[in-house]
Amino acid sequence: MSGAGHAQFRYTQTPSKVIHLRNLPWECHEDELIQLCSPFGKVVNTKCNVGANKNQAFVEFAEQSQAIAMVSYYASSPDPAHIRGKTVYIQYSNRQEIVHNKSPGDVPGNVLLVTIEGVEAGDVSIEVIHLVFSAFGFVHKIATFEKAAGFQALIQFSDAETACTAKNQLDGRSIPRYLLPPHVTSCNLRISYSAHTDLNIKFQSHRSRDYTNPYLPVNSTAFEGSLQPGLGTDGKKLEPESNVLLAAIENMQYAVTVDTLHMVFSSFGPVQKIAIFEKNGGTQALIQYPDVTTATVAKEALEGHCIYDGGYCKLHITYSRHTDLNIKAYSDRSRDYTIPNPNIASSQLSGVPSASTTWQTHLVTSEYPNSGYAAAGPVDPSQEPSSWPPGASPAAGSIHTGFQPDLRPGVSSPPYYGK
DNA sequence: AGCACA
Repeated sequence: MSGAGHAQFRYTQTPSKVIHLRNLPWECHEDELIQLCSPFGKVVNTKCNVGANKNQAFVEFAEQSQAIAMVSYYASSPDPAHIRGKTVYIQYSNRQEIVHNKSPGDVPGNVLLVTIEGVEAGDVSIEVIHLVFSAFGFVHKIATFEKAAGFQALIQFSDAETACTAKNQLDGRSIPRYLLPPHVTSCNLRISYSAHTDLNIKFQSHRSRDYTNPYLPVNSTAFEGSLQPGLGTDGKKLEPESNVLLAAIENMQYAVTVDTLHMVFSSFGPVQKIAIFEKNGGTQALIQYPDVTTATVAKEALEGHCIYDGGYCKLHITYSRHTDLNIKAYSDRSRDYTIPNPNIASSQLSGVPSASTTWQTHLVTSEYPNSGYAAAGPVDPSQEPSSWPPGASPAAGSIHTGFQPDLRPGVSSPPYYGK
């Protein structure tokens, strides 16, 4: 009998909680498979459109007994299973579970591929990208490029966990509007994993950065005029780059202390020294970084932005001619963070009024609803200071935190100094 | 009508 042969075949099949279905109708949908199989048990996974003709599929049950029930039922049933009128043949799969082919972009890694939708390459600076992604951990390297998909960036983190956190928080969201040029209303981030593990950045430029190596040569020709005022070809006065920034604070409706400036400028790297002084009836400050690269990053990110929302305490930043500030005494107008001083540290802890330090997190929270984004920077102080040049500020734990809690005047303070 | 990797 021919039936005996079939029976023989069936009995030699190793049972599996996965069943193989064939002779399915064209582009059979998962719903149709579930409808067919769920009377026998709980379907936990499917894989459709399998095989050369895309007319096969796999269904995985929660329990092998459920698969056995289904195979047994149709083995002895006078009317076969059918979908859309086609007879469906069912047997155990020769595998014990369904494994989905992950597309490369779904395989986690420490490097993210970010597509910034709806912008020109010039609309989003690498500094802004750095600022946004630094909220989740130390960003090692960034490379940007333009592809058919649009403006893209590769962001390298220390590990896949950090990258995953950033991806989960930022995928599908938009960069805060105040970090974008006025004509850009929104720019959604599409984030997948890159197959890269270590980007090969050859020089610091307007399209690539290596934050682990501040001494990497700067490719001046790779900078465009708008990003490098010192190298502009428009005849503007040359302004040599420096590791010390001169910040003029305009419309200073609220007090700006060294603590305020330290918090704001520490987002880009360790701040070594700060000095505040009056000049020409306005307030200015000198902020010293260990290297020019960090200063450049800070300058590009902060220029023209306001410490407080509403246009208050607007920063106008240029390079100072100084390279090493001579800070004589600790005060509310000057600070040398390269000199460890426990007394100062404790007086900071108790002496900083809640309204003294700020960044614009209230804007961030409106752009990233429910994300916990502003507070999301899981800073691991043990992780990164070694990457920065020696002599980093004692407050190095606050570096590369990106956005920090907003302590606008009158807004109560999260325990930023509390550790 | 007969087992998923690229």
